Amino acid sequence: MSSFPGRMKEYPYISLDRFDHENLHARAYFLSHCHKDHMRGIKAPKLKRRLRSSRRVKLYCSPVTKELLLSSRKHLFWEEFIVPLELESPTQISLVDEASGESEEVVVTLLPAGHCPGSVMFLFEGRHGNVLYTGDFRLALGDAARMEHLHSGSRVKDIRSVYVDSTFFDPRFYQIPSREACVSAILRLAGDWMARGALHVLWLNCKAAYGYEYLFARLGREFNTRVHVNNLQMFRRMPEILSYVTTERQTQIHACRHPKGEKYLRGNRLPCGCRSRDGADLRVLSVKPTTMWFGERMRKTDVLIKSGSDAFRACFSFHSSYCEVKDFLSYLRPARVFANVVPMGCTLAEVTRMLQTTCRKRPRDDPAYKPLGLLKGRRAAPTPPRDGQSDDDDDGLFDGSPPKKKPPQRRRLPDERGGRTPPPPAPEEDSPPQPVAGDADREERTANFLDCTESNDDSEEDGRSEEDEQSEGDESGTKWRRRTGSEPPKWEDFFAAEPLPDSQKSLDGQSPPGRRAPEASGEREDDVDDIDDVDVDDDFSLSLSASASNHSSQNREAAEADEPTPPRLDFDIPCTPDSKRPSPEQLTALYRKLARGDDLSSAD
DNA sequence: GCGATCAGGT
DNA sequence: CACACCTGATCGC
Repeated sequence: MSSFPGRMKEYPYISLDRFDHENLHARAYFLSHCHKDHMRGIKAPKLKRRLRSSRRVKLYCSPVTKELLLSSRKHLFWEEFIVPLELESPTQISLVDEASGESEEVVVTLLPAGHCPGSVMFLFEGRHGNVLYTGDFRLALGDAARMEHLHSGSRVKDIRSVYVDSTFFDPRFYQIPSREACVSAILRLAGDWMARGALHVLWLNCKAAYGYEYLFARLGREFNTRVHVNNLQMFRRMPEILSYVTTERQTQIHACRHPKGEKYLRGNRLPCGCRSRDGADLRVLSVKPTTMWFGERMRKTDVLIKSGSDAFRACFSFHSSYCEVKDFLSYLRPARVFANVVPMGCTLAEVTRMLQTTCRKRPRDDPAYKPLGLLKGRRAAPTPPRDGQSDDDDDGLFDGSPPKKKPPQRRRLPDERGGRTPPPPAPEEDSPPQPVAGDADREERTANFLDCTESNDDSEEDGRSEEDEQSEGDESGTKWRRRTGSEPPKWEDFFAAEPLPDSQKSLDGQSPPGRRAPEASGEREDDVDDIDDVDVDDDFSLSLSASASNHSSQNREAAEADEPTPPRLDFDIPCTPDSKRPSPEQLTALYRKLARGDDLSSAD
């Protein structure tokens, strides 16, 4: 659960995912996704009052998040204040203090977060540097390298702070099977079961929250059916989701839940009480999406665990694993990282300490510090220099070796901005508020975590793994490039915002487009119908266009599951105004020094 | 009566 | 295991 207080140190006039307390005075609001723990205060009377008395405050979010937010009548009052922003389109926003008229510009870019429909990360670029707020995210290894807007030219942008989803940033949650592995296992299980006959139905025991929709969609497409859910109200503005769900109980796949206080679901019953036409008993296979994680050494990655005669737990995670978070941060190498979440059984100090590991080293004792650019494979002296692209300092967490001193980090230039977006240059040093955890005692007391128990080796009797290990089908080595669609639609369909008809962004800096043309989601509701917050029982008769469904067998293109190193951009020599490209000889000399672990400060 | 907070359950 | 959420109890306005 997010405990992010709502504001970032660099841009305190902005509030993100929080709408209470100090955040009541924000000059602009940002909502990363529609989960309640990121919406605190969003409908409080105090906030409504604030909005009414303001002419400028807006809420920025993705187009999908807008639709989901407005799906609840309680949030309809937001409509006139919402400014949906396309993903991956830098947009300049003016943060205006309405009393004084004082204003500050910031450029924001929404990046896909893979957490639930509409979920995004926010990259802010402005006077106080580049900062990234991730909201909640589930990104695969190497995803950061694929995000164009985290780069400037061929290099990673200089990021001052990352406010990161640290839900699973704890070595206990070392690895979580890839999303694709999990979904395809569920698809197979479902297929095997339902193939036994029409009386064999599947019940997905999902929590009440956005995030399972892509599962529904995959199942719907694969089996040309719809998933039974309790009500459609939460999807009413999302036609492409609506087309995979139904309130009609006569379907083989259910994700319904027990209405109220009824608990008589026992045995093999569906929560909706659905029975077969002739009254014969249904055979219900229950599948409970559950986060399952695996320790460092566990190569076994069963994504399905039998938990009863007709019951399975299926691996399913909304959040990135330790490895995925670490990969993400290690790639970006921000100056500082802040935890948005304190993982279970862990203190804020502990997470922060571990997060610090992924930061680039602050040249505290080296005032003459000169950024050198991206160096690959840089190791500390005691460690033999490794080449290849595993340039991650794996801080001795898992290799059984004694904790090493932190090796000098990759260094980078403070990004010269070559892009089209012109955020003003960041001031060099603005004494960071409190980059937690001093480091005098840099004993990585991570040893505590070395012997953490693995999660799932308790797999039961018939632990036949549906899928053996497999992992994301990421062609490693891909350049960061957005994939453009020609493949069958999948995850991205729901998790990236769909293109809006009006794609113009508010670049004028003074007044964001307060009112928008009809959204892409079709179903423009002009005045809200009578759908109440409770049960809607209409059967939306939507055509189930099951056109694409043939990508089921392309399940795995195995990439090594335990190969945590993402594709890296190549070694790059900085092109600072005051430096020139080193000659090959100079480079060779530099490499020699690096290999010996020599001090580089004397280098020239 | 409403909101905020916490405990307990799924 | 957790997640995200709901319900109900309690306290304060």
